[in-house]
Amino acid sequence: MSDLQPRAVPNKPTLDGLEETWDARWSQQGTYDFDRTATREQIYSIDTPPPTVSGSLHVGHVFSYTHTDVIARYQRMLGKSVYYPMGWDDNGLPTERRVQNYFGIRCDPSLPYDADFVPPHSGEKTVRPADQVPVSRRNFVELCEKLAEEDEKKFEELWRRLGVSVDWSYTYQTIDARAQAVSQQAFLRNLARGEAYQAQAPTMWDITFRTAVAQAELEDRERPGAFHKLTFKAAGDTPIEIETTRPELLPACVALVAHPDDERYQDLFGKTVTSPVFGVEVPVVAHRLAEPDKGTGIAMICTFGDVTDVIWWRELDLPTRTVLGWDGRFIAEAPAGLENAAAQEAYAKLAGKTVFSAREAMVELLRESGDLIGEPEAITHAVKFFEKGDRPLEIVTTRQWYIRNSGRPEGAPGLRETLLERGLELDWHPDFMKVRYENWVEGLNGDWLVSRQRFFGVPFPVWYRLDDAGNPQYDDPLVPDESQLPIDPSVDCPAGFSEADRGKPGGFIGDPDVMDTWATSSLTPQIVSGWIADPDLFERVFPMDLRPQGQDIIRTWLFSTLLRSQLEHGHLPWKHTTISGWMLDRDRKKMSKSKGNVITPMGLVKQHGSDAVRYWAASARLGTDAVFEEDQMKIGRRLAIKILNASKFVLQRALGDEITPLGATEQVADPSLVTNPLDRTMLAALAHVVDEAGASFERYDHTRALELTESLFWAFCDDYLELVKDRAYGAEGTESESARAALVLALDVLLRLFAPFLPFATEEVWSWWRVGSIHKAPWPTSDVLRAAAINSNPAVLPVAGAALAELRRTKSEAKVSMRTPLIRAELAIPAAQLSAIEAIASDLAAAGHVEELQLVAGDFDEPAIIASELGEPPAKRRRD
RNA sequence: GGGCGAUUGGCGCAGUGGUAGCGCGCUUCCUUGACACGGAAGAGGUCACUGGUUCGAUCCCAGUAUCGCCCACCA
Repeated sequence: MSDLQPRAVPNKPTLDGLEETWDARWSQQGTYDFDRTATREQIYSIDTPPPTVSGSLHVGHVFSYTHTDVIARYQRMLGKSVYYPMGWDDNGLPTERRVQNYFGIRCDPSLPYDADFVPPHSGEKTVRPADQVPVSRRNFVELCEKLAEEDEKKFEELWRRLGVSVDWSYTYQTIDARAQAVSQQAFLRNLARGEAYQAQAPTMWDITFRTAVAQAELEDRERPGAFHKLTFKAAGDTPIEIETTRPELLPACVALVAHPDDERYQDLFGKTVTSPVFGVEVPVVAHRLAEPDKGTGIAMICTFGDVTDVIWWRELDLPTRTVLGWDGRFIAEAPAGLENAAAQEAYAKLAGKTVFSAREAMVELLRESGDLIGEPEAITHAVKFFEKGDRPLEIVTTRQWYIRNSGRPEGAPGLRETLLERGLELDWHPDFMKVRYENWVEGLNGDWLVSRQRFFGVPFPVWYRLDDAGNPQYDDPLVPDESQLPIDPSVDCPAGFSEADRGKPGGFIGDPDVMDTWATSSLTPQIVSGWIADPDLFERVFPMDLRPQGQDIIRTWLFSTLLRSQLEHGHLPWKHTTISGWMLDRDRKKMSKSKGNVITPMGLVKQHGSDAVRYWAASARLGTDAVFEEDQMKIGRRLAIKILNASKFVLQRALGDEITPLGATEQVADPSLVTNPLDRTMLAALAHVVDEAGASFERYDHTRALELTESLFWAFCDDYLELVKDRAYGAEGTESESARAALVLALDVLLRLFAPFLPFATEEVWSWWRVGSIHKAPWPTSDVLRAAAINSNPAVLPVAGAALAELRRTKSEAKVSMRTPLIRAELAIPAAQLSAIEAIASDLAAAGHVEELQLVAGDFDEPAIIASELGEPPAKRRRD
């Protein structure tokens, strides 16, 4: 249909089907296309969170993406060219794990690529590791990409249906070539500046995934454990009792430790004691972190049982006795120091065992030797887990890549202070969320471990020379030229070498590791902004305006993005950040897949309609947890339907049955026609809402804007429309002209105020009488309304509404229809408002079907009915 | 152990230094030229507790309790 053809308001407006209709039309008309010729000041750019595509679609997604979309739509109506791209996080462990189950495969990097490989099956099911078919890294990555692509389609379908106004020609994946190139480039620059470095060090290690994990990915879980009391022997066979929850680490014991001030152990400091079963001599040392009131006050230091062990080991310069391998099992060889026969024999009983069975075996050994005192005492204690893992982390010494993050301040002087300052510069919505960032930065105790021993991820773009004995020269990595990126060091060769040199003495090897998923995600602003690849775009959109994200990833995504931007550019990556709260179910539990309380968003959207679901999401304030409420969606739906019906009334009355569409900025009515005091009052109230809603949006308080608009809209429908109906139906005449002008002026503004929240219903109504999309129409200003509302008395509308309610109450209490005439009614009106109400008495009488209305001054704050006389109820009429 | 947030009618939430608001639900009623995917009227709260500041506190301050979350070197 051409834009300028005459149109009619539908007889029976409906919300059904609006999503498909308008998504298609917006897409076809490029309504949300980003205009990249706009200058930086005319652009609003959003660093959209890339959803994890291997994760399930979740109501929480709908919730937070709606918040951002509401902001995007507001900014677009302000005239900004909104840069609203969409990314997909398909990088890393979640995808890998899902692919293993989905296709029944696992990655074995030693295998060659098989171009004709067909996975054993496709579909959701859990496959035991033993039944997974091993495939090459390249096959594995190809299947990861294939599955991610399917998942992305489902997300896009939901976002479109929900009316998320992204420009779909700007998308990225966290594993695509661009993201890889940016990740590698940023890493190489970190390396060149000394911000990235390698170290061989004890590392938190997940034995299931066989990879290192970072501080930010740790979480504590309460687990059952047991205190085992055992005895070491001091000189003269004096028993020294210690308590431990990890008896199996006894062969890894390198010292005992007590607090330097602990009276009980003063004599032992500097001396040695002998371990039970293994008979190994270890020193007794003093350290402030040993707590006198824990256990017996003296503890075993093992390499490594927990993070404190690492601190002691490092600060006290103790030797290393490694017992745990990368697979979480005890290694075959007893560690150095256990050379005596008894130790060898005992260790042999642990070798090859998992931590769990080694613990049982160790307890048995201690029982036999008589060094276990009493029975183990069951306790519950916090144990560190990888947030995505389900077995406790171990600490294993490995070579890893790190990026300085101020966790070791001596390696990056001033960085921590700078990061804290940046945190203060950022505009947080809500503000109190910034405290979480500050706590995190202040609590950092190690640099960022970015390497992962996995397959599906961005490889480290470095190679190592092999010396004549075939040993890698880690200290002097070979790097590619930036123009070659992205590279895969397991496929590509460094300059001056050929594939034949790979793995040969005198040749080279590629770094086998991939980057932590956050090492890529921390660069989303650079990835979407075209850093390096598209300097023109970068200039226009970076630093970006907004980073919306969840509160749970402040320490990871927000922090790491801010860090990378600081290291690379020396300033913030964005001006604002909006933090969404949790999605809770009715029992106040966080909704999550594992709890089985997840509701599929597409089902909701189809059942209630997108505007309804958006309304529910938009009524929750940023940073505040929201309870999942389907009732709230019903209210949203009712509001959207109300908008259709009220608009139908206004347009038919004001513009007639055949409408010549008006331009988006065209004057919809002559403000000077508005002469009636009630009409002026209503427009004045609306003008106030326009100002307040705009101010609320500027504060990123979209909820307030919605509340104000909604509340006025209901008063508009319930009271104002009823009061002016008679005049709106009237023939020619200034009173009728005034009503019609006011109605259409109000509708024009109300629709635009609702447009960010209810894009479908408002666009539908807009299409009945306007040219173009409401979503490209200007955000309303109050000046036209104020011009029309001159000399208005703000009290008129509420008092008139209250007076109308009194008339209705008379009928309601008499249990008669509202159409029943009142032959006579006498209303007491607050004296101050009397003259104002007298001026609109005819509207009041008409709306209340009062034949003889008398208004008198009363002493109450509210209008009150003094006397009334009901007429005969009207004859019932059949609906057709 | 440290920190952040919350505590308002049955439920979900606003709000303000001066007689408590909204929606749902509930009760009663009404098919009226926008709307039964509707409408009207009504009942329902000593604003967690204890102190303090103030002429006056639901609001400001201090403390307590409960809930949620984050952080912490948890033998």
